[in-house]
Amino acid sequence: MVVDQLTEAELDRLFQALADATRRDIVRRVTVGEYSVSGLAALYAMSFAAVQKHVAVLERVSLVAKEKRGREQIVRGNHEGLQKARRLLDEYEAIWRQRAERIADILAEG
Amino acid sequence: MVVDQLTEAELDRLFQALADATRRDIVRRVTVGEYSVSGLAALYAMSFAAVQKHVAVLERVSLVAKEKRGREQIVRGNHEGLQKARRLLDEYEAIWRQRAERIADILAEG
DNA sequence: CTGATCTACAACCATTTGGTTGTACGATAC
DNA sequence: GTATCGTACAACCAAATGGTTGTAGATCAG
Repeated sequence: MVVDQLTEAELDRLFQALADATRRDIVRRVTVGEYSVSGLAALYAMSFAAVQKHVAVLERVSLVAKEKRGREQIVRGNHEGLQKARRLLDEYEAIWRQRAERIADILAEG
Repeated sequence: MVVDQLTEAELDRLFQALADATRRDIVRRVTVGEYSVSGLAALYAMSFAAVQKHVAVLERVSLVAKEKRGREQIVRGNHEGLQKARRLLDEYEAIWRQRAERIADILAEG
């Protein structure tokens, strides 16, 4: 059963989302605590709109989720995106291990 | 002892490097086998110069290393960059686990 | 109802990115 | 020695990115 099929384009967006220090900081913070979008915006030396865009980028790749509460939008960490990213790096790591085994085999033969 | 201090700018470049399907494909291939730059270029529907730039991006963040052999440059996988990326995601994962524990504690109290 | 707050989004701008072609140069083959 | 191959790099271009300001719709406070 294919649980979730990650397209290359989705992976592009996922790693792109992680490739910004402000966005990585947002991910950390909203995993630990709860912040509204404007609560987050207050933390950074940029406009509200800029932060709002960063949140939208993170939301699109499921690194973050928003939940409406009154007139605020509460931003929380979403494990899904992180798991997807880890899955790719784990796969690369597995390729490395296979390579190491292969080399060990060759040495054992010789 | 600080083994390696990763600046935010370095992390930006590292994840940026991973945010391109062609570059991810190059990383996989050169981890398994050996390719010259032009050997890689033959695999993709783009110019030699484009592929060469991709390799340069990967080399800059230590996802790949080049070694001169005659007139060719052999491109190989470099574990270093991958480890750095994994380290960040591992850290995020740790934050998630702490969060889970904290929630469990609160439930235990109540 | 009115005013303030929180969010969303459009329009705009500068810089970066991912591609191109063209040029140059060292290493190899003949 | 000369032609070819593999690489590097500059210059250029279109599109995407990360920021801005401004406008507008909901929701809450008084």
